[in-house]
Amino acid sequence: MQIKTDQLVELSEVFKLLGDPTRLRILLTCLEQEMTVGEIVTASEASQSLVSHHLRLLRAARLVKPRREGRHIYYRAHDDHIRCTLKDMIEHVQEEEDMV
Amino acid sequence: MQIKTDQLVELSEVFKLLGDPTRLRILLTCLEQEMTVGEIVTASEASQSLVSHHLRLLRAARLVKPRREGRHIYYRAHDDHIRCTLKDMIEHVQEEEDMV
DNA sequence: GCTAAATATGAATAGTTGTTCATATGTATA
DNA sequence: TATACATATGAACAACTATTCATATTTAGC
Repeated sequence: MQIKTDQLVELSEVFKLLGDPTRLRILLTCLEQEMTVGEIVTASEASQSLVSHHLRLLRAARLVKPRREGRHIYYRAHDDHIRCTLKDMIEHVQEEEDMV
Repeated sequence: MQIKTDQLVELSEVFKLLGDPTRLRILLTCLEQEMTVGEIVTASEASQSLVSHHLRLLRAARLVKPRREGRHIYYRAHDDHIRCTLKDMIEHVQEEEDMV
């Protein structure tokens, strides 16, 4: 498996972002539908400030994208690749659970 | 996307492990063939001690598995799921590169 | 413009993590 | 058993990160 160093670093940065449970939960919350920040706060059970900090990191890495609508900002997973990859991995984790 | 908290934590722990470039490089080095620790040290350009520390974490998370043969210990990615998932993501990163 | 609602930002901090250095353990061969 | 080789471990530390608290910004409606 050959990969250039900068691509490897880029990839590891994405993994690092997914490597925090709170942030992962935030991403999963808006994986398949748009969600306002407030809704994400409620669903993720994290503070408003923390959610906002994490969303900024996810945004910077293009893992989510925002859409403004009046006072609300809707977030959603950035693209299909992210959606598919994460769904696959979750399914895998859940299948393993069955085997135990 | 519904997922139990402990599964989410488990998943984020895997991502966290992949989230360090040195460790990711180590894993990729033994993704498709068995490699001795020494070979991994050379290929990853990290110190013997550091490689060993990282291998321990990867082992504990069942991302790699060791096989002893005399004085050498061969490591390899633990299973096909890990191999496939990582190969897919690397291909994706490399395709994105082409588009820029 | 003023107020309330929704979201973002900055500073501060406690806890974690990657790395190094020195040393230990295990294994083969002489 | 002594020596060399291969790998693992433990302590120590600097750098980083998640979180909180307080405050700022943006927007809508009055």
